[in-house]
Amino acid sequence: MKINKMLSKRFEELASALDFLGENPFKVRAYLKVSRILDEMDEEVSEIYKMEGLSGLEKIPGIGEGIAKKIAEFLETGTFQKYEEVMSQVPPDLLILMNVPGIGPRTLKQIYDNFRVTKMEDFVKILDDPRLLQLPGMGEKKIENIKRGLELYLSMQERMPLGVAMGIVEELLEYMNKCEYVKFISPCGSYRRMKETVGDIDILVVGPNGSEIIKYFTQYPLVSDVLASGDTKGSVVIENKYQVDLRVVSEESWGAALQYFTGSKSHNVKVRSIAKSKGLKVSEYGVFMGDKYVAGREEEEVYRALGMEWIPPELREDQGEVEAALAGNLPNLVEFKDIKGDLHVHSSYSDGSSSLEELAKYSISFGYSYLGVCDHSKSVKYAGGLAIDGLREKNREIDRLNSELGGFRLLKGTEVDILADGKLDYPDEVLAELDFVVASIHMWKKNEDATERILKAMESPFVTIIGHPTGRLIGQREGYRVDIDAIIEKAVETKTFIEINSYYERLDFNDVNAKKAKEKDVLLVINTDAHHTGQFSMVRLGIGQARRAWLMPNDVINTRPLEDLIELLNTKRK
DNA sequence: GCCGTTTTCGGCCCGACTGTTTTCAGTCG
Repeated sequence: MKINKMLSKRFEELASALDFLGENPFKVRAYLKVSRILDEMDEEVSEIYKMEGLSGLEKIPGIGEGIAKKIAEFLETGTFQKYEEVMSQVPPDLLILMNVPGIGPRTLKQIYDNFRVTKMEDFVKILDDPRLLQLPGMGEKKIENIKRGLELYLSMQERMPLGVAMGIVEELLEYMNKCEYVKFISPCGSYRRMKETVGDIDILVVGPNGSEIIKYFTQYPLVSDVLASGDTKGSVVIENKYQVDLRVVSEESWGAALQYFTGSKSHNVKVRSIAKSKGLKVSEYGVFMGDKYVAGREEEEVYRALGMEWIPPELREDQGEVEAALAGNLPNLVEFKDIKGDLHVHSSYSDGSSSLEELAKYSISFGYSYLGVCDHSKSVKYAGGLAIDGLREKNREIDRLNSELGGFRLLKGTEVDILADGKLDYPDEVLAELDFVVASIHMWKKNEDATERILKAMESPFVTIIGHPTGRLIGQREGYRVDIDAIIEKAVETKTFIEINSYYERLDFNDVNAKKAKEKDVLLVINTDAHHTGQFSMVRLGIGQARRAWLMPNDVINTRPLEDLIELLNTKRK
């Protein structure tokens, strides 16, 4: 694990433990903030410390003298005193219990002080102990709540991939739109920001009859548990796994609430501090000067009231977007209408289920002017990889279809495997017959560092695009090890493009890596890796990651019209 | 513990929901 992540974890644990021990909540929050900063930082603190020492660390906003010293101590000795000292006072199982919904630091402390439980199983037993009811503030319902929270905690451990959330949201919105009281509705939260995983789903509604809307919401057929149901807020669990929160606000608060519930938390903190410096107050009800309502009907209005441009949700991570909005310097992010075609889909020639003709016709109806068909190469047996004859047969069908398709163009491609020694799975003369080549890795040894393999492949003049460069599957496997900076550097040197794979389990390159690539002027391509036409719409997930990476249309090659694209695809071969 | 156009002390986002209370504490987002 990277040092930043290790430190981030330590500070998070420290915060939980201090919270449990009743330390000043602001101190707890300071540690939590640092934990988050470390988790999201690109640069390694060890490098900063090596180059600039303590003062370098203190330059990072959120890190002051105290925490800088703790980080330095950790870098020198592998741990820090404060952490050891505090952790020794809190049983590890109790820290886990703090993450259970319905159990907070106070409740846990009270139970611990009275019953001295230190183990998870003892805690579960105590929940059935009648003596628990004697404690102040403890009632039957509260205990039921904790039990339910424990169950939920066990079934909702993981965040869902964005693509899974998208399916849930779309179906739920369809249901909610049938409610006669719903006037406007929008998802917010990390879903709206297109974060690659979503913890729970937040939905915002405007409508005249809050309690009826919430009631309708809790009656959604897929609801397995109702956690809260009031006049303005409802909270349910869907299919025993996914938490969905819905809030109802008035029309004049719609924009402010959308802004507020979209987050991120750090973005909102920044926005609110700007508001404060201007003598304004921002809440989910609007922007206020004293008690006077200044703005809030539309999101644009909220940002404008604070002297900012409207900030696209994907940028709201406190990564410089507030400063850019204040200066009027926000990027014009790439959007779906810019995308002219997909350069990585599979057909029924390998493991896809749509024919070339179906793919072409669907592409046209999807608004595309070209489509790159990339079936697997011969070594990928489990995915029906094409032998050379099969590939040539497919090429002939593409030629035939192209003569019938008018202005639309099918491009001959392949997803050629990068073999264990970095060689490609087809010889050069076969690759030369194609319009372009996506090269990717599907087979690797456990713990293998695949950097050299990929770098070697990139040196081939025929490798146009590196496909799903890290091999990770969200929530399932980490992928092979790879030095991202080296890949980016090689992409610059060899003029190779890098894929943002939109497949819902992949999202690979992710937002952070794509941003790094952009900073080195590497061009990217947003592909879906679709295996049938129903998966074309996943492109929205990839566009979301691209937007989170601050990419503009010019940073992405498949925003180019066909002729320009073909010229780009040929740059390396020349 | 951090931070500063309210600058070395005294704030730190703030409101809804729930359950237990009889005016509020705890938890959550």
